[in-house]
Amino acid sequence: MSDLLERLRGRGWRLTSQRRVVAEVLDGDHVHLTADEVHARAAERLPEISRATVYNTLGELVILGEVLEVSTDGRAKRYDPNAHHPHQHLICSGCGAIRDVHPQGDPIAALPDAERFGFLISGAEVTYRGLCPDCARR
Amino acid sequence: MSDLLERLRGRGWRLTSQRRVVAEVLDGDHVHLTADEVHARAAERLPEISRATVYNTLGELVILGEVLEVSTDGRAKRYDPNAHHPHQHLICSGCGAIRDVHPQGDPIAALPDAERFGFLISGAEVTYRGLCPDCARR
DNA sequence: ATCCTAGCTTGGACTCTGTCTAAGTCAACA
DNA sequence: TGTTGACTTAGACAGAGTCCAAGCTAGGAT
Repeated sequence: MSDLLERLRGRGWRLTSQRRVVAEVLDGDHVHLTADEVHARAAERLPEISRATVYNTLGELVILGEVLEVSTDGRAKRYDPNAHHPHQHLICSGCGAIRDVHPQGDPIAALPDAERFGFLISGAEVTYRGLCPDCARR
Repeated sequence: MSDLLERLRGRGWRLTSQRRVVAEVLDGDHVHLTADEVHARAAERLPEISRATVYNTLGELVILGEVLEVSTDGRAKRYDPNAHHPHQHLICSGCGAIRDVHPQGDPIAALPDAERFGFLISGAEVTYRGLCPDCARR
């Protein structure tokens, strides 16, 4: 994680305690937290941190390419710190659990030129949906 | 469209003027409207229709599998009446325009067993992102 | 043809995410 | 150590969607 903080400082980031805490929260496990969850965990270490700062910091991390934003559905966006290893997501329709997955092949290559309508394509996200073992059992 | 209304009636749907109007709006062109846009168009024909009813009806159509919900990103969900022809979406990062696209191959087949974590997989959505010709020019 | 009633609709209040703003604070350079 | 512009804060605000109690109505029952 100090890697991340170093990288950010190298890019002119002012290193405040708030930003450090947010970065540390995301560095934890390989989770997919919502902004509010990040705020809650950050507040355990820095009780006076504000929601606005968490949103600002997450937005900056996304722009810097250090964190990915995952829009699961109508709910809150989730933030994925695993930004340097390309992957897709598998989401449980029952409980909302998310796992990183690595399908074979490149989805962009699967889109014929005739289907691109002149767009300059920059990326493709694949979202697999299904029931996790726990939810399937019920 | 009367097809759709017939199918719905066959499933025990009570056919009200509100539901008919919402279904007709979606049947129009092959568009991807937001709930508010559906409401606006429905209100042209049935001025007293409420937002709540539009949301209810759209939700029911989604559950019945007659309409797809497209969660683009942080914005409002869009409703896609083209539910009976499998396809994916290409979204312009600039203006939000959406096109239906048909990539080759089956994304589900691209996910190895070892990457399924015991999930019962029910579907996969692919979202291509890029700039449409208009936005790329600017 | 009319009656009944479960199911549908309504408007408005409410919730949830996320953004904005003005005022105060502070990291980092000089 | 002082300065300054970038950062943070609380709270107001906004957009999308949900919920609820009260009233209405489609369509089967009579």
